[in-house]
Amino acid sequence: MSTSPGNSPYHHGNLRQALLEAALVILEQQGEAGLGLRDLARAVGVSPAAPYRHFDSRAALLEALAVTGFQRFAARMEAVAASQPDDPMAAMGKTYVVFALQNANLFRLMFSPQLKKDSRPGLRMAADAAFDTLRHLVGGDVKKGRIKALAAWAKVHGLAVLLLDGQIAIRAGEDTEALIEEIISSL
Amino acid sequence: MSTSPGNSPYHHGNLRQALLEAALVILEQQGEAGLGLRDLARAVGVSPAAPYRHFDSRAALLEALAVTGFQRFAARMEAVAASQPDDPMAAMGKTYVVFALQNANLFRLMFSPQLKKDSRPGLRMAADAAFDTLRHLVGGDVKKGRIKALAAWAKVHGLAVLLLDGQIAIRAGEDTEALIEEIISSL
DNA sequence: ACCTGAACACCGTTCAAGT
DNA sequence: ACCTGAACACCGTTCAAGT
Repeated sequence: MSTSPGNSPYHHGNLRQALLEAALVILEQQGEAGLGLRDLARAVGVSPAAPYRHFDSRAALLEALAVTGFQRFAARMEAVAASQPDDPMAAMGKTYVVFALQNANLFRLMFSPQLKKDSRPGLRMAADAAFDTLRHLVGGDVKKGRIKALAAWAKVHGLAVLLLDGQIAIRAGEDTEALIEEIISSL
Repeated sequence: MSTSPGNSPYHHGNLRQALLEAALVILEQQGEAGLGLRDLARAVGVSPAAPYRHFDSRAALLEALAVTGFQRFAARMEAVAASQPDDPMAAMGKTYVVFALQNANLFRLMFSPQLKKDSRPGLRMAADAAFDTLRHLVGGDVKKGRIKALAAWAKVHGLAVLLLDGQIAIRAGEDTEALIEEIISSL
């Protein structure tokens, strides 16, 4: 198509970025188990060994994807907080759950047991940063606020996870978003 | 040790059971990723192909482990319910979270995205059965009860998951169980 | 500096053969 | 009926070699 320097699609310059983008697509379509390094390399049109110039291992690639996920998540949460909704907790909670449902496999990867945050400071930092907006929201009242904040966070996170797992049954003709709002605003 | 028929440890009769028991140990020690079929076979003293007489695939083995997990979980929940505690919701919630922390990798496996319950009716049934006690608890009031029940479930489940992920920071010298109780009983 | 080609160790799985 | 031994396809990863 084009051979002008600086915008030849792959093989030059931005393979790392190309890998990440292709990986995100494969991840959402096939899930983490379907994201092989060789398949990814093939999808990008590069040799099986090429990704190793940009990622130390498959785990490092997954970590980079999870970090991206936390960044996108953080951007959404900040946007909602900045929009000054009537009920900030409810609005952010809904955004939280909707993000999980819209980016199912990415969200799962962000909390995958395979990516132990204890041994991956980069992931931990990204996760902490992503939850900062949430923490600041209820963190105002420092006294009893912590317990309430943690309880609200747990409720929202648990709702997201149980919905992803298909564990909370949606009844025929039921509006999922309405159910989410009801559960979040309950108590 | 003994060659009397009916109780020779392996190679006869109960290889399936032996595999499951060894797998549970490896799972809790090494995590799901560290649970290879070949390693498992070696641990039990059997050839790499032997497990296939009892499990169709590695996924089927993991599913069987997860089912066991749900059964153990259900047993705990039923025991608490049967003990008629002052505050059933609080007692069961605490049991829920403590089970998750005490059986970390098994609990993670029970909700692993790798074991999609949509395509595994056995797993779905085991999971549904495990949550039955919980459902019956708040299912008494059918009107607005569902939303409240789901909210309580989500809070407890989210707390378990976030604690497992190390996302909820335990402060120095803080009592984890006390924190769990506080969060569960908050509103 | 970045990528290729070929190799290595390893894994899940299959299958003919043993007992 | 249950297990072994050997093989197959495949994967993550490494490394010398190319450009």
